[in-house]
Amino acid sequence: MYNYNLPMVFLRQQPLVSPEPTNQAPFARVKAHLKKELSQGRWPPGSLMPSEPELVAQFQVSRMTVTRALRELQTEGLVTRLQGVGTFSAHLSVVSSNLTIHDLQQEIAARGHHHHAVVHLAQEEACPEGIAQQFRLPPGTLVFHTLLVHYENDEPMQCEDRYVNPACAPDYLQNDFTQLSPTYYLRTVAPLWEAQYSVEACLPTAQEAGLLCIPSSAPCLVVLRKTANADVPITLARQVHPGARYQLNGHFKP
Amino acid sequence: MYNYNLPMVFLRQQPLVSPEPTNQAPFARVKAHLKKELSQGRWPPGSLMPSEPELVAQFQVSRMTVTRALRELQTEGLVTRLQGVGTFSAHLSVVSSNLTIHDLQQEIAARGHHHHAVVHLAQEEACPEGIAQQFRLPPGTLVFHTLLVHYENDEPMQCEDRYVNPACAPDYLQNDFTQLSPTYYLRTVAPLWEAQYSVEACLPTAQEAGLLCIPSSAPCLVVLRKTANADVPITLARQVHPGARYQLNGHFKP
DNA sequence: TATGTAGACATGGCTAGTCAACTACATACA
DNA sequence: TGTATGTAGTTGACTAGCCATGTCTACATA
Repeated sequence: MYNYNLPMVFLRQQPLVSPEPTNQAPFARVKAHLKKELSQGRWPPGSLMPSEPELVAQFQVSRMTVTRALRELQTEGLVTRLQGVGTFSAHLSVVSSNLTIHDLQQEIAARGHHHHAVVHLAQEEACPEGIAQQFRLPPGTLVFHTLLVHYENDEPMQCEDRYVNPACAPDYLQNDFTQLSPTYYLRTVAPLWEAQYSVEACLPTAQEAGLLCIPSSAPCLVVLRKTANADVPITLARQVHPGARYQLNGHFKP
Repeated sequence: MYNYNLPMVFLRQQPLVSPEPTNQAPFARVKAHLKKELSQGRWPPGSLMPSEPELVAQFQVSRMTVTRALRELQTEGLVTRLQGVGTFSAHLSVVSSNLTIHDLQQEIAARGHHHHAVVHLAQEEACPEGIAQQFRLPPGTLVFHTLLVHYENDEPMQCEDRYVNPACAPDYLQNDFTQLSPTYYLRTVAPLWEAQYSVEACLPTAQEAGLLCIPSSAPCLVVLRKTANADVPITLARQVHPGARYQLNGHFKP
């Protein structure tokens, strides 16, 4: 049989629904009430829910209060609102969940473990074809290239191969990556960005296997990440984790 | 060199920042303005931002309007607000991103491909120890157990091994899983739930390798998912995907 | 010097009412 | 019959003002 045990972080068996405090704010009361009824299956998906004036009468609060409760439910994806029509219980909506990817360094710190990194490469180099295309730069342009291995308590946990657009972070190579992670530094350069991810399982390259001290037949979790700020690509990273040591954990609550 | 090309879905090179419409709602104007300044690095992380009264004066709107803009920025994680103190630009802090896990069937449909499933097992059985613990049921209790393989255009894409708590979904085994995915059915039974995930790379079992038509040395992406509704565990699932054929894709925008 | 307090200032939340935009439906008209 | 038109109901957004609550500081007091 498989191991169906979820990682440690999942073991906290706290109640999944919070008990209703009696002295909540009115908007929270309305919201909690609707949420509860929704979870109990009243208003089947797509059906019409009470209108704002009805809720105003029912809860004896002002319309702004009801509006706030409904708007928050909307941003949480629980209801759909149509101007001129009404509020509808969300259509079982997107059968999708969010998985949170934490910064490795932060994750290690949260576990109370020690993190350090070894820099195997940190140089300026002519941009290979594939990278150039992603950066939308002419091939051969100079870009920054780093290759690090992150350790958790002296055990290699991630091999990070990263290209950085020098236009966005000219001082990139001046950092001491043994302490400060590239992700962290790049955030200070471009506080707001968008990222595109892809996660897959594959075998490590010979070099990666060597750096991570694993056989090259050991499956790895590979995260490919492309980050951009205001349409300007900042960085491309390939993060390889030994499958046996690393898991992505997530929690989803609609 | 590795393949840094992100999957097809990432290729749409649309502008990553939306142009500011001139006739936005006032609260949206305030919000957009603050967001822009935040992205340009004004107000370094953790520093004090303008107070509500200041923004009221600056934008000539009422306090409720400013409050809404700030509250939305707060829920987006861009600012931190402290009663009695002020509004602070968020502390770069949460270096984390959300990865969206879509329902496989939906994902296949979105690609315009054909989906079907083969049921290899659908029965009631005595609950093994590990599962009983997760369900918080006495070992030996009868639970539902299904084993399906999902196909995308006749290519096996996912091997899904699932246990279901019969108390939550007594009719579970009556479904025709060749068409309707278990995830989809379970949503109709329990509209609101919470899920805990873990994603890892590992080798398939001999049985899984056979079902997926891959060698048992081929790395797989394994998603372990535990779903609960109001503290009552509903289902435990182990979904195994051939690493070479399947990727999790995500997009993150702070 | 240490302590207590009042006031300034911040966010949290609410009310009552206004206007606008949109939809659906019944009604009147050609 | 088919097409306008009016109307009621709904959400979207805002204003002006109210009180509560939390934080910090300056100042008077012991």
